[in-house]
Amino acid sequence: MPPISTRDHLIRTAATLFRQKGYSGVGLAEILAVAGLPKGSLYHHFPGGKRELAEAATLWVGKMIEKMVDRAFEDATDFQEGAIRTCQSVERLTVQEDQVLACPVMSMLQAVSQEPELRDVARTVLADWKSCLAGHAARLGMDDPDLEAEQLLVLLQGTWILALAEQSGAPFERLAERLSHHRQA
Amino acid sequence: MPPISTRDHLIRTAATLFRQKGYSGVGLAEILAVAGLPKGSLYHHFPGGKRELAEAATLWVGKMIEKMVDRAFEDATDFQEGAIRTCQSVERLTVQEDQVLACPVMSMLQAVSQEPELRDVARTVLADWKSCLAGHAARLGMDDPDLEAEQLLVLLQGTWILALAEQSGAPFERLAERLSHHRQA
Amino acid sequence: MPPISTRDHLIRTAATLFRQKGYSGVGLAEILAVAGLPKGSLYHHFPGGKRELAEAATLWVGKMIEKMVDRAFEDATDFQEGAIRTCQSVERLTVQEDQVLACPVMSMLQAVSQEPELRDVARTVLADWKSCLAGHAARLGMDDPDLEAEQLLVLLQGTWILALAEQSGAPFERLAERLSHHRQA
Amino acid sequence: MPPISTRDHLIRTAATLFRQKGYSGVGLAEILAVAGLPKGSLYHHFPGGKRELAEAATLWVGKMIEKMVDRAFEDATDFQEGAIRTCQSVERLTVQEDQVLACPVMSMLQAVSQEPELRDVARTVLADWKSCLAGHAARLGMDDPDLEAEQLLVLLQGTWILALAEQSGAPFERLAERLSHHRQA
DNA sequence: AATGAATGAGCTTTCATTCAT
DNA sequence: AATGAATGAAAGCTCATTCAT
Repeated sequence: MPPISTRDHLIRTAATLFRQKGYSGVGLAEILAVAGLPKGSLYHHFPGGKRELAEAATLWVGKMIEKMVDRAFEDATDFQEGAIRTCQSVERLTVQEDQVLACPVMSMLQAVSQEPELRDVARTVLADWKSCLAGHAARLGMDDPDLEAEQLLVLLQGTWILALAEQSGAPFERLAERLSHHRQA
Repeated sequence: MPPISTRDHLIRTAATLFRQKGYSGVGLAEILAVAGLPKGSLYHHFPGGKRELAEAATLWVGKMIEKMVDRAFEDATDFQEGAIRTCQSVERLTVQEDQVLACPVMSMLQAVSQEPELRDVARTVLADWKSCLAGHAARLGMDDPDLEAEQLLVLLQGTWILALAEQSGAPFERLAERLSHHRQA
Repeated sequence: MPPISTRDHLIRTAATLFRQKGYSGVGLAEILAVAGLPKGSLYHHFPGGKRELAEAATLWVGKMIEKMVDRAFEDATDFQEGAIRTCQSVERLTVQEDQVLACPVMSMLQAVSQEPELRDVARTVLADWKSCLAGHAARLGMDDPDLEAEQLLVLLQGTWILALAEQSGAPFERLAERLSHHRQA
Repeated sequence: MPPISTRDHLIRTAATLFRQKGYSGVGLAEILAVAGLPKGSLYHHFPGGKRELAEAATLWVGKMIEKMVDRAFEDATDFQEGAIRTCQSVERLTVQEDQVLACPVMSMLQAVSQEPELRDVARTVLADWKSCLAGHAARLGMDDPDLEAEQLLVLLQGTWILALAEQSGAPFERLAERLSHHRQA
């Protein structure tokens, strides 16, 4: 495995910081400092500057979560089981040692008024997640896969906000529990 | 009805701008310019500066939405009916002529890393909404009012994010429809 | 006489620096440092930033030179005498202790590709100078005042460039001498 | 005729850009981009960096104009005729399709405070032009060739500035006309 | 209570240059 | 000879806040 490139290093560092503080709340100086890179090294890899970096970071997290959803649904025997596992995975990925990271989509949506292109990235990531979920719903025999996908997406996003406010994974656990009751019923 | 005070004018202007652009995305100069107030006039009404203004603005929108929820549940004969009406009201309040405003709680949560006190306001508003919903759920005979309240809150918040990404009220309408089906079932 | 305002102080400092180093060759930090003003104090007086400051500085020097031309022509009995005195005045004003300052119009013209509005200021100043000279030419009985004005303007500008290259007022003195011979002829 | 070398290509591209935007107004990145050359390829041809490139570009334009002057005087029967033709040639060379290029000497003079060596190039080019003009003046029987040369140089430089401000070749045409009247008189 | 000026830290971005390959 | 990456200083500008009046 090759050592991660400067570009990837920047993307990962930025991704976390944007989720912690929002797009406008993070300065490039901070990103570079956390990444341990010198000030001038950003515009070689991201000529579009902060916006291009944010786009790359958001897409990167988006793909990461999408893979995680695929893994959660891998061995599921029905959609509800996959939904519960997804919920648990999102919690695991989101609740870090001492803080809860926001959904990257949410962070970008707040910055749209300053960088209109960021809305497209947010939309792309949401659409990818939805079609990923819809695929699993279809495969597992749900009547209306798109409806199921959107419903789960909404639940996860809403729960994410509660988790952010409470600074705890508990809302995700409560959602998982509600989904379990639903399944048994 | 007396003309609204300078203080209230500031609060309302700031509330909309923070929901449009996020806490870090709006400068005090912009708020004062939009409000048509002179540069130095903020710190008389809000000695705590930007943070205190944001707190007041968030609480003000929080209360406004809470009253709106009460009105939505006023004549409801069951919780689902109130939920559907709430959903429609949030859509009406959020989808402006040419844009969709974010939930004020979401805007504040993104700024917490810079202004830790803002998390308390976000938590307060969420708690108020939840207990308001739980009150209606209890009054309308639901088994577990708190669970119903959290569930609806999660659905609304998640839908809000989809509406923000799509820049349309359609997600709220789809949620209302899903809630209707649920009710009939 | 009141002490010069911060705004005027900035204008005078900037005017000299722009003539020394050109528009792109001077930084705002340098202007403020030379003026002894703190970094943030510029945008109150010049919300348009560097460009607005350059415009004000250019117009200020333009007016100063125009007054000087009027003084040079005040007691002149014919146009050639006024022209010679103007030439001497421009030299006196341009050749400082240890350097020759450029014509402010020339400094702005080089920056037009970056700040297109600066061309208008340059044109305005040139037009003012020309009509000022034409007025004196008409008053002193020249046949074609506009032609005389443009001819003198061209001679002064061209001489200015030679003086700049030589770092000396000698080209102005040679021009004055040529104008004298012309007069006697 | 061999294809122009990379070095010459750089010189020509830089010459035009410096005349358009001034020395400080052009970045090396822009020069290389316009020339279609890779980022690192400049310091092989010009170890002295931007300054050395500017020197070469200025000298190159200087020589080009000098040859043009020689051509203008080639078949002239008196100095005034050559002067008029020179004036027309400078106009043709300076007024491009959609813009007027500055005299390279003027562009360099504005950068002297940052790169003192550039004054020498400006002086060299001016001296070459002057002795070129003086040679023709002597050959064509003028009494004081140096005086005639400087006078014409001054007129051309001054006219150049007016043309730059007006963004038109008209000042050159008016100069040519004035020179014609002079000749007939 | 009200206000225009002032303030310096911070912002994103561009700069000319150097270096390893 | 050639080149993409790296580099940190400096660019113009905005920031939330303080102050004198």
